[in-house]
Amino acid sequence: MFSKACEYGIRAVIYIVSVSSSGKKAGIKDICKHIKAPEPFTAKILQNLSRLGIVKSTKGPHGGFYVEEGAHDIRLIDIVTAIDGDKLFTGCGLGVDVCSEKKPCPIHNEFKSIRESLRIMLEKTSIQHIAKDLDKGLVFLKT
Amino acid sequence: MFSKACEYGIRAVIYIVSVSSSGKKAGIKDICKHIKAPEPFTAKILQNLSRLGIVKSTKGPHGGFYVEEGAHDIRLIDIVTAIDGDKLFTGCGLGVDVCSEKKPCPIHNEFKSIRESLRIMLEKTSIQHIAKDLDKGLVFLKT
DNA sequence: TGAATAGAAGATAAAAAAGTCCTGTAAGTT
DNA sequence: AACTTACAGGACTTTTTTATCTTCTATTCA
Repeated sequence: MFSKACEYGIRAVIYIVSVSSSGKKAGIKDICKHIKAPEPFTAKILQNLSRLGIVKSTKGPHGGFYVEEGAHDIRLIDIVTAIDGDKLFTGCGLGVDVCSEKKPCPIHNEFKSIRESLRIMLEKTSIQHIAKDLDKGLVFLKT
Repeated sequence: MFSKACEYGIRAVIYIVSVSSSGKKAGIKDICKHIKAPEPFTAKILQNLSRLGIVKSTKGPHGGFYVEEGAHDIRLIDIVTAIDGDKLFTGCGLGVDVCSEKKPCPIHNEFKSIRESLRIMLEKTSIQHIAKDLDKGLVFLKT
């Protein structure tokens, strides 16, 4: 469904938000240990998200990645579109290049409803909310 | 969502079923022209589907791919699982390796419902039915 | 100011997916 | 039987994705 990069990105941001809630920053090593992801690859992904302003970062001792207290909620869809783009919500399910309402591919309508519910789910899901569940031990990012 | 191989595979089988309904066979060249797909690559995919018995094939003049008249319906899910496997329905949305009901990943339940509707849709959709829509000009496989 | 820390950036490498090519083999045609 | 057609199968190439390595720059703290 999502690319590896996107999976790592989502997991990393969840962890960063969780750490940020106690006013701390998360270093790349620490992040990758907690989400079980390859370090240099995840660093690249976070550099990207940092450049886009989805997370913040500072260098130097006690530096790392963080989100500002009181910043507006990060939605799952923000991360997904930042990393994987919007082809999951806009592209044709069968890869037919002219697929549209007027010239639908054979599964156009069936797919549309599923993609729509996916999009709505990703728009509704807040990373801040997930991070709270993580802190409560209700959900898990690794073994 | 699906791999390119899967997209070509689905489109090819739809076309094959459509041609088969008039008792004819579809050659690989003819198929690829009608579904706008790369020929050798699509040939590989159909070899696979042929080996699995999802479509039939014969060599020689007037040979090609076909499905037998009166054969049971080919469901979309048969093709998808044959080519892409079942990771789309079983794997964790965030790639968390221990994701389960007891140790759910942060979007486990949200994802489950979407994957479930996807699975149901793919199970309900019959290629024979789609092929009829194609014949009627209701849906399209290329420009 | 200088040493240590930690992210940024660019080049590079490995693996997987997508796509091609060539030779073989089966089936129909004459 | 010889010839032609068209799928089968294996080797190979290209592209994309995933992952790593090295150097550079900014920040903190003594």
